[in-house]
Amino acid sequence: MKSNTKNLPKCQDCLIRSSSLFGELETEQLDKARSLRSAQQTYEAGEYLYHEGDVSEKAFTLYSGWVTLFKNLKNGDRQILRFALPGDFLCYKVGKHKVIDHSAIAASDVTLCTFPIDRFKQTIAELPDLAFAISSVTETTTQRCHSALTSIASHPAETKVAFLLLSLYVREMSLSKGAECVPFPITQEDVGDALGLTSIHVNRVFQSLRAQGLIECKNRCLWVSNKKALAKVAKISLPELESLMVGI
Amino acid sequence: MKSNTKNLPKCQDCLIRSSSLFGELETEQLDKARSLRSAQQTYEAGEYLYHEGDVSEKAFTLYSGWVTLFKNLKNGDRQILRFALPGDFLCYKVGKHKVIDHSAIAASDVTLCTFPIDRFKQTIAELPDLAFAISSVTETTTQRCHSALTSIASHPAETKVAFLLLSLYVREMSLSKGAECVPFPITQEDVGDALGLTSIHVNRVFQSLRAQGLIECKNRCLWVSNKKALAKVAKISLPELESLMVGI
DNA sequence: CGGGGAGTTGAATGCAGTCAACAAATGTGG
DNA sequence: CCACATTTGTTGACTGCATTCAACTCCCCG
Repeated sequence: MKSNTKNLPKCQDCLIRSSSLFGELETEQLDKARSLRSAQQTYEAGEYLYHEGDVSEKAFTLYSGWVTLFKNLKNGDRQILRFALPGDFLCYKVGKHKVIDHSAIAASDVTLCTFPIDRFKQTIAELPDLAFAISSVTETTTQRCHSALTSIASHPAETKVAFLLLSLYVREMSLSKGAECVPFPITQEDVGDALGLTSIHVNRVFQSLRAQGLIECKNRCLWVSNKKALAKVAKISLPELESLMVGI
Repeated sequence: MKSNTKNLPKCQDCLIRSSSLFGELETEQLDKARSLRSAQQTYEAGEYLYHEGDVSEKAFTLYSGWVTLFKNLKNGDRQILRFALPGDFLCYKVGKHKVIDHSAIAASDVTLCTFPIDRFKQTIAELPDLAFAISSVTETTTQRCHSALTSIASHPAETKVAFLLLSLYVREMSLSKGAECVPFPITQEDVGDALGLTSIHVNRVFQSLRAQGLIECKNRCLWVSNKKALAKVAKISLPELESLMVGI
């Protein structure tokens, strides 16, 4: 991990601000909020950002790259809770019990903006809108968690895989508009760990989706030529999907 | 639904306050916070509190009874997201997109304290601690969602059912200490809808758990004589389980 | 007493897991 | 730049858990 505390890039010019916590604030409020940030950090793929059981002292806005959030299970498996994408707000915890319930690993090389959590206390007193911005971002995360839960509980593996791929594709696409494919730095085993499937079965589903011409996935990139067709397999309507992307 | 706006019981004396949103506040702060509440409402079992797609205008603290939160699926099934128990804070949503992503039905007769959401804006400006109280409660909910996700994704049905029953039992027990059984107003089909299993298979698992002497379930009540043994089947340690109960 | 919801049982089907081996891609050091 | 090691992806055969369908019982409530 490398940390940079000097000459931090300005939030005003930030390319991903509209999809991040500070995207919820008016530009004139950024002056008060930007002092929250203490550093910009980079992690290499595979590095831990934090561990399950840690006491949270810093929150992060993911600036670039993907982060995998997961819990370790008794039997040695791990359950991936979600993949964080640029704009995501991680590890904010202010309750009395600030022990983090999951771990986070950089799925690719990542850059983060870092916020010491204790600074939020005072800033929120001066800038109540920040509290609502945090609530808003949290609500989106919860909504995604609900979708994940719903998708995982529903039975056919093809549906689950299609839903996950489509969600990630749409979110990435909204960040890098115009590109014909999106970065996809995770493995089939990761997909399995996220959906409660074996990597072997994920592989078979990938092949089936590929055979149907719905996805192409190589060189750590994902192509989806026909979103509507994939949405049909994922058993979700496109408007419904978009509503998951709003807010952040 | 019946609504009572006069002579509301005092928050100071509330029996479930310690496990609710206001349990996060100091008693001297309750004076400022109590004006948030507009009414106490009762719903009969089966009544909707709100529907997926509604715009949220009121938040609720569940005072007594259980509420089922769920999403309707394309194929007519429904996915239960969680069962809300007394003390739970429901339907708070302040983001720009205030459309609720799930529906809520009273699982039993319930009593709720009702809070018009627009009142929060001003109160938080005067009482920043309220913002942290809300965050704290939200964090607990998210943590439970993570546990649910993890439990549902892990494979054997017996584990999932045991985990759900144990969680509900422990939470209810912490509310009604001393009792030898807890209210259990939901059906086996509800359990199935929560875990992504058929009611038939849930039934078989119930029988197996009963045969092992781990649970007893009749007259809308649940007995768990040996928490530790059930926790073993649920593949969770008791300390781990308790940590899910903290905060609210 | 009759009806409907909830729970129970059995048999047959099928989706996804397991095990084992191999192929392809990626990364590392000599 | 090649040789080797490791990770990731692919294939096949076999097993088993959970679903499906259908019938039946129990119990509560009007």
